[in-house]
Amino acid sequence: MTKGKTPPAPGHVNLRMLAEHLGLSQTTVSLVLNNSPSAKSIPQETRNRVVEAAQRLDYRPNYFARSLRQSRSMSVGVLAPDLSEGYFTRVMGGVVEELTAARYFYFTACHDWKPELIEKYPRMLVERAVDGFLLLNTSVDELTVPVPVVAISAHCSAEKVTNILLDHHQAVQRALSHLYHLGHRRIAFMRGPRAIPDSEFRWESIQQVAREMDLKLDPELAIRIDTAGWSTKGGQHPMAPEIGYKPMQALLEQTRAFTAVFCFNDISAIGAIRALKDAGLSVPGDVSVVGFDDILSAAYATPSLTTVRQPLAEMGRRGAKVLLERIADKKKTFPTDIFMESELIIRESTGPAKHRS
Amino acid sequence: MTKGKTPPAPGHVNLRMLAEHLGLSQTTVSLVLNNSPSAKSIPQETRNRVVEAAQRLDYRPNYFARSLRQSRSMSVGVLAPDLSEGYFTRVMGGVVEELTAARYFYFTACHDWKPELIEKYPRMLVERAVDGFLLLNTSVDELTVPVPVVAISAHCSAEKVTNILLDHHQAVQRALSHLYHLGHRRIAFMRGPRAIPDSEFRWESIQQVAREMDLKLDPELAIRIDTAGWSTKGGQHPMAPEIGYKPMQALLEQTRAFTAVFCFNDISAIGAIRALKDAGLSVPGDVSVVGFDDILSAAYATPSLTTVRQPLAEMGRRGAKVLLERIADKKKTFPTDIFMESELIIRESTGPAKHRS
DNA sequence: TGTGATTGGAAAATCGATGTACTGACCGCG
DNA sequence: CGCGGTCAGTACATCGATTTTCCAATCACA
Repeated sequence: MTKGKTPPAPGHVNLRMLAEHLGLSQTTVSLVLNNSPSAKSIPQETRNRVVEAAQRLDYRPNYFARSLRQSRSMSVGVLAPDLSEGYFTRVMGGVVEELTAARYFYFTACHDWKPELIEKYPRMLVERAVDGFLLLNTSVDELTVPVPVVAISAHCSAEKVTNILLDHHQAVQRALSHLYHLGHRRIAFMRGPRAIPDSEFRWESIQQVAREMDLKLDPELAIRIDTAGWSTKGGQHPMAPEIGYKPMQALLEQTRAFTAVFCFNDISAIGAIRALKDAGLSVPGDVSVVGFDDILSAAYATPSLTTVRQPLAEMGRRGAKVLLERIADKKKTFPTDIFMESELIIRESTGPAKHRS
Repeated sequence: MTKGKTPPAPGHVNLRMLAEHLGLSQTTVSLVLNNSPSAKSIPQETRNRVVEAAQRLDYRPNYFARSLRQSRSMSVGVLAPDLSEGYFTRVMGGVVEELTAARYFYFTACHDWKPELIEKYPRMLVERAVDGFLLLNTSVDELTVPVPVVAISAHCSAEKVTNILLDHHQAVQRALSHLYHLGHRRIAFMRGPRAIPDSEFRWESIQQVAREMDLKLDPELAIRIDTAGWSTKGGQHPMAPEIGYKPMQALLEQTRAFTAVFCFNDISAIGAIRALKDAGLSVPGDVSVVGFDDILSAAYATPSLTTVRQPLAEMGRRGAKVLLERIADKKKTFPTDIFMESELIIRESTGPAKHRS
């Protein structure tokens, strides 16, 4: 049916065939269909004929030929750690909205935190002539690509890069003062994996805010999610609740002298809650738990999760929008950093600090 | 830096430049670099020179030019309802593995269950010359695309389509006999949304297995997830636990005369558990809950979820593999349906049926 | 009756890689 | 000496759309 055997029938109508059919030159047809300014001398009647014929014969310009000529692909590359539950999904919701509106598609590449893939994928995508890059949650020291880049939740100091960042200071402040007002003074902190750029931003903000609030940070209560050696491929997913379960379990073996824990994200918070319960502690009775992100299941966890909501979709939208603008106008200057505000969602997992006996 | 202004410097080395640099013709260089059989008369020494120079000058064939010539894009289109937590993510894990190994990339298009998008996206992707389609969870009546298609968790009767399907009969049998052996006789069923192809397969299997097991299906206990009017864009996600919360809540207002519920998926099971708890019932004390899929958080829900594990990654891998084979050899015949086996994961959310007073 | 602008359109040169169909040169052999 | 056969490569025609340059009429105006 769609074999494309003989030259006269390449499975589809091309410009030459359309032009022949109309008794016009390819030039004219192309000019009309692209509404090119240099076609202003072409009378309306001819235009109509062309457009009508194109429609009737279902003419579709060949994507490769067009892209070859114009050297742009109408697609961008998205570089992300993984297709993680929670983060990727939400950000991409916003990204897709913006890209689709501009008739752009995107290639996704998951580097799984492997340095060699973080090297390789950008190159491969450049070969596919993407018009720009979107970096999710991924820091790249020196990304030498010939196209614009927007980094979401990461920081690239390179030129031609716009960073979309959460205002971590404000986010942490909201979370900690919530706990503070509930009477919590001994708070455990779960730091994110080293690979994730936000881990460091967050931790710095925590230290700073703690100073400002005159809250003591006990190093013993600072635990860290360690995903070293984990891999999506191996069946074990780096973003399973287990990432929070293990460190919390380890902490509980050391000490129970804390009344709250501020987790790196909701997934790990769910794991942490599980660990607390398994250790015979009640949430929020004995320990209050604060998550981060506000993933969809946060509201349906037991207990439902108090968490800092990142405007992930909005960050995606904004990032995609800036990227498209950068693509459209390569010389204009763009802001280096764009900060987004978070929101504290208070649910069941936090409560008044238990007066310790 | 990478401006690409003057003809002699289009930002990158192309075949002509490379050939000139070598004092050879483009033909020769191309033949050597592609290891073409018609280059067998070219001496090893010349080959070495070519390869070395290509490497040194960092020559990369232009993707569009090459694709235009060979009319294949080395990319496939993935059509999915959404980037849902749980399903999409897991399947794509397997898909990506297979595609990457074959140097393929993919475009993702989310149709959000909108019929017009299910129409439009395949066309748009065909225009982008994808070499094949992967349909996730999406039924398309008459997909008239000129390339091979593989449908995962859906059924397309069209020619040129291979379906990757879960063996629902076996899956349901495992789940129901587990409940049956625990003494459950009055079991509620949560049917999936109409839009999802699996909903119907599953329900038919349930009816059949129930007959085989001599288990009565009370129509009053068959509830349905209704996502009509929901949309990712509106901020409300069709795959939030809420989809399970609401129908369960509604059921509980009608009757409590059941000791177990078999949910359509884990997300809705988590919502259902929440509804049961909110109604003062304990899980699994009063009601046992069985989910479906085994998403990552299933093990960390409270209580952890007994569920039917779909081999989602494996289904993705298998689907991608078949698609690539179909692309490579368009004339060979391929199986129409491939069935995959599930596994019952028993956790805390199921227990012995309570002897009803 | 030129002169110059406008109208309506076409020829041909890209974009860059691929690969078929050739062309010389040289060698061996009868 | 002449014929076929390797060797080592090259010229050139694709793939299909875009776009610059050009051309021939026609019309307005002086």
